[in-house]
Amino acid sequence: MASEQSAGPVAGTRWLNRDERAAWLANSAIMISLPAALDARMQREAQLTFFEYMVLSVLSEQPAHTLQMSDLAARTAASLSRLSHVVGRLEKRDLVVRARIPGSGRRTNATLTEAGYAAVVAAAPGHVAAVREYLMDELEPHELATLRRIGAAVDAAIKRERPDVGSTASTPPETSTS
Amino acid sequence: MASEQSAGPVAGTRWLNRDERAAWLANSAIMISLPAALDARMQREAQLTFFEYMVLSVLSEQPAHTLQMSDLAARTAASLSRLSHVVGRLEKRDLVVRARIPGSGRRTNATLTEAGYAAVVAAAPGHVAAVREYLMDELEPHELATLRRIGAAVDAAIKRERPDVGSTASTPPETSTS
DNA sequence: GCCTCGAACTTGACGCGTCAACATGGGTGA
DNA sequence: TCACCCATGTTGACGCGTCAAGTTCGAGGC
Repeated sequence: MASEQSAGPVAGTRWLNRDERAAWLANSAIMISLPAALDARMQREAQLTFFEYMVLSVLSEQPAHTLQMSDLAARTAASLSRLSHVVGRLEKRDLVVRARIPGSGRRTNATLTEAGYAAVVAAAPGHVAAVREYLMDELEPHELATLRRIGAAVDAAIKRERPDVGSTASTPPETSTS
Repeated sequence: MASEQSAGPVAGTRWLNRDERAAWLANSAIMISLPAALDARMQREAQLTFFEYMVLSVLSEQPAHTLQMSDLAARTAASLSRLSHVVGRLEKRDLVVRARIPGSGRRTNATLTEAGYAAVVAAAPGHVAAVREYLMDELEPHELATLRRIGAAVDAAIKRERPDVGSTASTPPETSTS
């Protein structure tokens, strides 16, 4: 029908050039398929959402396996509301408990239970394997470095415009090799 | 408390090394924050989900603005079920119409309406601007190329294991500059 | 000419995330 | 010490995605 031969739906709009377009298309594999694949796998192997795993995992790295709700939200790049819902569910499954911190406002701590810790421990190897399989094993060292750069840049670009929501690529809680 | 100093929740598990860990963390910016940011922006500026925009956009690139449901599903990396729901909603908003293809099984075509085309046209510049702002403008040319490679690799790795769901990084429908 | 099978959807129930409202406890100034 | 205001969560309604069943149609045996 139309006489469009542009790369985008709208002739006349400054669209992306060939390289950008290819990169964008490839990027959507990372944006869309990767999370979906990870989620499906966690669900199958550990009855956990990817996000639930993140929550448990972050807690497991904390001293006393405990973190205040808002900090936990920041570390998992989630809204407080979402976190509250999720932690509520995890609490029903006895993987986490919440407790008000007395004498300091409305602050609340979330703490991993024994069962919760056991769940992370059980789920971790599968998670790591998936990350390796889908991503790490495919990458050359220099690609790894570039990915890191790109992620940081994206994070910065987004935060530049919406300086509210939780950090994602800042302050790696811990680091160490093997 | 615990004597863990490993980079992961489980001491003893073969976790990711420092570089991999940093890259993974950065990658989650792309996996999590980027789609969220794009979604929020499309919603604000065009009352469309990112996925709805993708659907309309793919249709707008087709001859006669028409595509069979299953093809559309493949091109948007979605399940047929999801697509059916979404197209149903878009149909209620008169942005798309569906029509059975007579004499060929249960095949159905989805076609953009005038209003649907107008909606893509209106939304496209904002979308492109967002993609540029959050991603493209941050990247050096060689990073762009690497991103493309990584995306393709991830896509391949995922499909290797789940050879069912729709393609994401294959057959760019159209390409051209300017 | 039937019977069955598979392809191509559609539908409904259910779970999760978001958004807007609400709840509650600490400050801070007057 | 009272009146606000802000920080920190929680809750409910609603929309979207997923999963498991249905629904139709065409084709292939026999």
